[in-house]
Amino acid sequence: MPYRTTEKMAARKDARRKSFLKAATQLFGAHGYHDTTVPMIVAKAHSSTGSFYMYFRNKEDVFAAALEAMGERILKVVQDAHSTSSEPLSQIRAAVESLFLFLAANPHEARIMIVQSSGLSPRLEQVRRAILARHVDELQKTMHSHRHDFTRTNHGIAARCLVGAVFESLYDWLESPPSKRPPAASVARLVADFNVRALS
Amino acid sequence: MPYRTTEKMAARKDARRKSFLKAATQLFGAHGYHDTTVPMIVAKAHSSTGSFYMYFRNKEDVFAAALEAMGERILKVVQDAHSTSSEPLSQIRAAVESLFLFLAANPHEARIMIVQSSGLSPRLEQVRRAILARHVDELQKTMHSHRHDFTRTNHGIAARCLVGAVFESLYDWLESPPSKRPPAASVARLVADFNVRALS
Amino acid sequence: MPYRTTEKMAARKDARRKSFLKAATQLFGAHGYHDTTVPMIVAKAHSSTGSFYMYFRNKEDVFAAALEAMGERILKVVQDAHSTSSEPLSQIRAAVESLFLFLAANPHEARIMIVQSSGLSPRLEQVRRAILARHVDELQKTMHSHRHDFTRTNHGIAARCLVGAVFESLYDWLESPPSKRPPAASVARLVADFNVRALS
Amino acid sequence: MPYRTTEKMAARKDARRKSFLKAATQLFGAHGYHDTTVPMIVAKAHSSTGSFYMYFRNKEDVFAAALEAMGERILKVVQDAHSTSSEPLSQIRAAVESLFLFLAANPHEARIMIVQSSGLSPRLEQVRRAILARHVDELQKTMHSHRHDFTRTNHGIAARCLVGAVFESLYDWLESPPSKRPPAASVARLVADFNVRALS
DNA sequence: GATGAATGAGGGTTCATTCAT
DNA sequence: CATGAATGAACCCTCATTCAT
Repeated sequence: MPYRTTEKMAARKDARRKSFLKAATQLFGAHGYHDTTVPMIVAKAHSSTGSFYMYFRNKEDVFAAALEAMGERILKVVQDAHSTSSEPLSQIRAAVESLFLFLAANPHEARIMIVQSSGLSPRLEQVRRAILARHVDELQKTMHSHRHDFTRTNHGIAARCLVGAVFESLYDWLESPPSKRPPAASVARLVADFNVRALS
Repeated sequence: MPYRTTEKMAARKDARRKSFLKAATQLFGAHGYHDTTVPMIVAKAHSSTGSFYMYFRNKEDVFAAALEAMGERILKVVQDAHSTSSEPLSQIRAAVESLFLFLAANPHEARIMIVQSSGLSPRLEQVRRAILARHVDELQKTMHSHRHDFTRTNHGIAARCLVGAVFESLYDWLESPPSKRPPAASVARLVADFNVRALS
Repeated sequence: MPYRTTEKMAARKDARRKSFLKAATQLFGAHGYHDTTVPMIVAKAHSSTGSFYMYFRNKEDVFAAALEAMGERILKVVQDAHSTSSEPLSQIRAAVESLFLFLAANPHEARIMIVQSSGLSPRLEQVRRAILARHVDELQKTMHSHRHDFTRTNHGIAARCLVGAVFESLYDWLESPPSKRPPAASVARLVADFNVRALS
Repeated sequence: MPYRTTEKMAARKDARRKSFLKAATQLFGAHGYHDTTVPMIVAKAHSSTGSFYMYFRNKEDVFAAALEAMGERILKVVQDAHSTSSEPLSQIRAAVESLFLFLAANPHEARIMIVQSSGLSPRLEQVRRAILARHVDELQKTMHSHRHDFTRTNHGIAARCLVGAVFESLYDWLESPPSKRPPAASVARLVADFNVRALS
């Protein structure tokens, strides 16, 4: 009699896991990897240490999961923006602007992706690389299928530069006191300008 | 037997401090801030914990000092490159290429600057900001004094994008296995191309 | 639909309990008390934590049960051997040899009895004592009823020495790499020799 | 100027280490390996956790050190007793009696040696084996050099039986309530009788 | 000035046990 | 009856920093 209610339980489990992820994302985003402790995450998720370790193998594991979740989200954002146009440069412009705006609107997630994900363990480095690689691939594909529109440059390196440009300008924007910085939308446009120019 | 504070002693002090800084730079570059311990630095510098705390207020302090030292060095590298030409775009191209090549040749320092310096304490964040700000200022000055040569864009943001592009592509290059990556010089040129194009 | 407590169910219960005991014996024998976890036992018995606690009050309880079960078995082995002869020294020789051989053939059980059962909780210590006491009693009875055949020694202490001699030599044999140790049968004989000599 | 007073400091260090060892021995002897915690040892030694880990790599390490120290002591006791006679059987009798009496007088150490040292980590098992091996070797040497005095038996196994007999009878004696047990000296003699008889 | 032994708060993690389903 | 998710106390251990020598 292997008990019933598997649906309900599965839903609960999923909810619990998500609640840990959410708490972890906020804390990692706000304090960084090393200054966020498992007890802090547990407290914010209104759960217990033991429970935490049922859902994640260890602290590194939550971070990786948060990073991956966020990777999925920004990939989707970028792809959606991409498909609003059929003209390659417009596609890239839209993608860059959306990425910037999305991250500006979700600063915790942004900080995890941009500031916290480097220099940690090899495994986390690997997760970061995988996320970036997907963006770089997308870009390369776009550039390659319209290759006459683009400078004859190494597309891989160009893509990497673009990502760096977006992240660094976003980082600067996030660090600036909200009262003194221009609206995200206008910065996003300028950043898109920069990159589109570099590619054409 | 009251000593006089001889020059010799002052020189010794300075040498000791430098030896700490060198050890710290290598270790921070190789293992990151959190995985480098004060005992590790002390051992590599052939000194003692007590001595360490005579030269630096705490661990954060060495990191800041190492970061600043490195900031000075790359600023000098960039300025030297800058002055080899009088034509603004050539200046910027030279600066970007030199920066890339210098950091590629000094991976420990590069890693400190690029990967390790974000997401730590506010104070370190501040040091990083200060270093970048000087580069951004230089760039802005160049662009401003030849403003008819440049796109009518926000020079601050362009400069930030440029820095991000250099760092991210360098990061990628540093992470790639040495056997599989193109020579630093050719990547440096492509990165310079990207940024020069973006600015013109 | 009120169930009746059928025989089938009772049999099931018993089977389940035995399956826990078997799993526990193997694991305790292989890893020791502290390095065996309840989840491990539960997994090996293809059951669940909750079920486990229906059959045993706690972890110590399974260990005690396993120890007792094993105590019964070796007592039987020893008694059977004992009854193959009517001559006291032969009885004891047979008992020692059988005990050695039985434990050598069941190393998990042997390890539980010999290595794991001391130094744990008072209760487990008590169970071990009870098992040994029965062997000691048997021996004492044999010696007493043929008291003219034995040295005028304290039979209790002699019995204890005998048990210690068997266990320690067995322990040594179990720890030796199987490829380098003599066959169990020949060691068993030597051990029996030693003890028989000591008693005559 | 690599500071003076190295002697005084070294003495202090040694004293501190010994104090940890003493505390650990008592606690391990009284509660066993697993139920003794590092905080307990630290408290009993009037020191601090950090200090503890300056002298021992980990908990297993203190246990091994305590075991080894005790191994040295009992070896010395046995050797001293051994040398009080030149006749092999008397030597062995003296050795067994002294060993029993020494351990009976130092119950904490005895318990570590007898009850606690098995079934723990491979490393500790190894230490225990090494200690026993030295005793077994001594015995074997004695028996071998007077081989005509001894039964034609495997001396290695006989030695192991002897050790087992001593330990198990001692264990039983230690467990018995002090008010109900015979004096150590008389038990020691009976145990010696048993073993000497077994060897002659 | 220089040393390194000493400190102890606080980290990540495990696991016996319970109880809602 | 059976299940396994949830709990949280308690473990071992690290390391930045201090201070007697």
